[in-house]
Amino acid sequence: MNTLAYGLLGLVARTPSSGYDLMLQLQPFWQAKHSQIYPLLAKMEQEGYLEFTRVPQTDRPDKKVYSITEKGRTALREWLTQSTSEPVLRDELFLKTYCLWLTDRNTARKLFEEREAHCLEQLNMYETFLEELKLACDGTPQDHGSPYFGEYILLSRGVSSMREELNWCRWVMELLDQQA
Amino acid sequence: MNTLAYGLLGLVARTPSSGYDLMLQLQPFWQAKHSQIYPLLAKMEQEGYLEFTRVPQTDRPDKKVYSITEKGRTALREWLTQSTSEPVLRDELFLKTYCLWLTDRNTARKLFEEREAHCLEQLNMYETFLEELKLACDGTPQDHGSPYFGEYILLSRGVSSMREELNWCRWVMELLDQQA
DNA sequence: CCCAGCATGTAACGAGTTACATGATTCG
DNA sequence: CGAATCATGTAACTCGTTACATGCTGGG
Repeated sequence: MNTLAYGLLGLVARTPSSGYDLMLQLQPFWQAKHSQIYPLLAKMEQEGYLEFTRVPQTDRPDKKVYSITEKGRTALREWLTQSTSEPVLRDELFLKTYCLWLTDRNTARKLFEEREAHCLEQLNMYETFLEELKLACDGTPQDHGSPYFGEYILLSRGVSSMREELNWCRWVMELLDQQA
Repeated sequence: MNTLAYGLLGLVARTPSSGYDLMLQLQPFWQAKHSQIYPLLAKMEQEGYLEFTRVPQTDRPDKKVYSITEKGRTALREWLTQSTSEPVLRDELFLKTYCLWLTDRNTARKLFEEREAHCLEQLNMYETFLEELKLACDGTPQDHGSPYFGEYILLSRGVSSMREELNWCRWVMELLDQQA
C-alpha cells in the first residue's frame, strides 16, 4: 500500500470505477499511467482492499469495475490520520531558469511563453471541472461531509495556483523586456 | 544526460563545486539525494561534460571540485533551446483532501495545520535566501545577464507560491470551522 | 560522549515511464 | 482510411529513495 494505492482507494470509495476510469479521474491530482495502475489494482484486490465485478459492454471492451471493501475503507480512514509526506515538485523550468544568464533574451522569453500557454490550458481545465462540479451538486460542495467537498477545494487550489504561476511568467517576461 | 544532469551542469557553470555542495544548492529547486548525485557526476566526468580537481582539506575530508568543460557548456546552451517537459507535482495531501468527507473535522483540520506549518517554514527559507542574494550582489539580480538573475526569480516564485498555498490552507480551515 | 555536519561512495529496492501487445468502435 | 477513445495487460528500463559503509571534526 503506497501513496498511489491510497489515492485509488479514495476514488473508489466515492464511486466504483474501472482502472481506465480511475486513471482519468486521477490525472488532475496525481499523474499515473495505466501501466502503473492496472497491476496495482490487481494486487490490492488480491490483498482484499478492493473487489471487482466484470461488466460486459456491447459496443466497447468489457470492464472490471472495482469497489472498496470494508478492509479498504478502514485502511483509508487510518491513512488519513497519519502524517503526510512532503510534496515534491519536479519542474525542469526551474533548472533552466537558473541558467538564464547563459542565453539570449529570445531563448529565455520562449521558455516562459511556452509555460504561460501551458498554464492557461491547465487553468481552463480546472475552471471547467469546477463549473461542472457546481452543476452536479447544486450548492453542496462547500459542505464538509459532502463527497464533493474534497474535489471542490482541490479544483479551487488548481485555479489559484495556475493564476499565481501565470503572474510569475508574465512578471519574468516583463523583466526580460525591460532590458531589450 | 537527464534533467538532473543538466541541473548540475547549470550549477557548476556558475560556480565550480563539490558533489556535496551541489546537493545543498540544488535542494530548494530540485530534490535529489547524494546517492543519486555522486554516480551521476562521475558519469558526466567520464563523458567529458565536467572535470574535477581533488582539493585536500586539513580539518575536513578532501573534496572533488567539479567544473564545467567546453562540451558541457555547449550541451547546456543546447538544452535551454529545447522544449521543456511538463512539471510534475506529487502531493499526498491532494489525495487525502479528496477523501475528507470520510473523516471527522479534527482529523481534517490537522492535515491542513501540518501543511500550514510546513509552508511557513519554506516561506521563511525562500525569504531568507532572497535577502542573502540581494546582499550578495547589491541591486544587480534584476539584470538578465547577471548570473544571479535566475536564482532571484526562482526565489521570488518560491515566496509567492508558498503564500498562495498558505492562503489555501487557511481558507480550507475556515470552511471546516464554519460547520463546527 | 554523542550528535550534527562535511565528504564520498555502493547496493537494493520501490516508483514511474516508455514501449510492446491486442482489439473494438466512432468520428472526421 | 486513419486517428482517437475505450479497455486491459506485460516487459524493460530509468529515476529516485532507503539503507549500508566509512571517517574526521567541532559543539553541546
